[in-house]
Amino acid sequence: MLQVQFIRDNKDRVIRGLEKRNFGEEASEMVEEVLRLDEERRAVQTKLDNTLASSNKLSKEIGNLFKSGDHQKANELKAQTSELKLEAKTLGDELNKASDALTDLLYRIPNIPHDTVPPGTSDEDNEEVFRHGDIPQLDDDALPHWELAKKYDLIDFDLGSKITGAGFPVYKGKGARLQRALINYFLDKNREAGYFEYFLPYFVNEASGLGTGQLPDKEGQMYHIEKDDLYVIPTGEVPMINCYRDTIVNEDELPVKATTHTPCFRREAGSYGAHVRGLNRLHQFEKVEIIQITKPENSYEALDEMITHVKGILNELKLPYRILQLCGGDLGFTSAITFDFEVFSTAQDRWLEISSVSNCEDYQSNRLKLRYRNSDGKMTLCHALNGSSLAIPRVLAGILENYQDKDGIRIPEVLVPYTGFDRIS
RNA sequence: GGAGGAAUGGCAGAGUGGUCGAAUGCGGCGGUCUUGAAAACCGUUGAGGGUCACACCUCCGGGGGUUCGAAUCCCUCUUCCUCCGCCA
Repeated sequence: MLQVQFIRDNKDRVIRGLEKRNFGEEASEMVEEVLRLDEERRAVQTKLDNTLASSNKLSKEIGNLFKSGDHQKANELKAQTSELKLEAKTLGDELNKASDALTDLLYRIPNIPHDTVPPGTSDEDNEEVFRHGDIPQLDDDALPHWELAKKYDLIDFDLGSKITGAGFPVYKGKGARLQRALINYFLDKNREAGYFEYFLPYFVNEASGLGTGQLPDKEGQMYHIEKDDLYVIPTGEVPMINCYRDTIVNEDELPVKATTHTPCFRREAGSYGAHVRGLNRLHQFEKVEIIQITKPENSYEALDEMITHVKGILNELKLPYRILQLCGGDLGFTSAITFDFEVFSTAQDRWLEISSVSNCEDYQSNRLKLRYRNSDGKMTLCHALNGSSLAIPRVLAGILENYQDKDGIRIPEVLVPYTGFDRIS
């Protein structure tokens, strides 16, 4: 969430930011309400503090009186404290009410978009900023990946439906091995680039969901295990960044660079139609994630580094891709700036999102209480960045479709050491 | 699942009703000494709220309670350790 102090100091900027996210009239209403609640909270806090101060002072006197044996005087003072206690109770309730209301509101205010974020209301308004790779000329009878998966018995969607439900595919034989190869290849690339590898829990508690911003905003998108009150992770980012919740990192540990492979579980309520066919949209899919935690002044450099890193992997895989900068309307809740990578799915004749690299600046860190002490000795919120490197199923789909020929599918050269085969036929 | 024990500052570890935001040691930072470093010695060193700055307030795993007053007593939850059972 945004820092109240920041909103106080940058009221207009916050309102403009929310307007870029198409909040309209609500933008200034929300900001005004934050300022009002904050003022209320501080006023009540001051009153409460004064009451407690009086009460503390009295208690100390009473203690001294008992010690000196003046019980009568002590009992007189005791009588006075009950009134203060009552007052403190009332003020305490008031304070909780005000600060809860403030927190609830702050949770509903998304991050402020970076100045370069283009205006817009939907993914149609995202701006292409980079494109690389040739789109292969395929035969007329080229197949979409779900047909290829069936033809070569790589992925069985029906079997997944039988044992679990739609959106839970079963990978088989060379399909399973190709997926495993991609995971290992991505992890190795990340590790070589300095990312520290984690293997993490797939369930997180409520505090973690709040920390990274899935809660309360996207509650309906996560699977929730009610009996144990645990959430099934929608991305490895959630457990990985939450390793750093309530942490003060040493300045010389920054930047933190970390990577992990996890399955991701998403309810995807409301999805339908051709866009969810095959591997395009799943309830369970594998992803390799990278994060960085940096000093504020270095986070945009880190963002560039992450983008360059993902580009490097796609170049090696020789897949045609483009990079989009997300517009205000399509930007994630916690993100200040996001670049989506899309691979061209030749047989479907459409672009598939395979990575999303974001700088959350200090929005997440504020919820997480992720700080470091800067060189002036001042406690400062870190900046947090995350990106996919990469989402497996759509890369897999891209490989199947782009690398198909008349009687099989070639395996990209860099993957052959990982798959142990160079062709599916 | 059953029986016990424990949770305190970056770490270790004292503290069983007031003078405790908390001894002591280590670590960190600053200084003295030294050509420099080490050692030794001196000083300093938790977080949040609040304030122009102070004052002041909150925090000893989380929540609730008793009391004029709680790190300390009670209830509850969580986590960790030991033993038993079960188990990949």
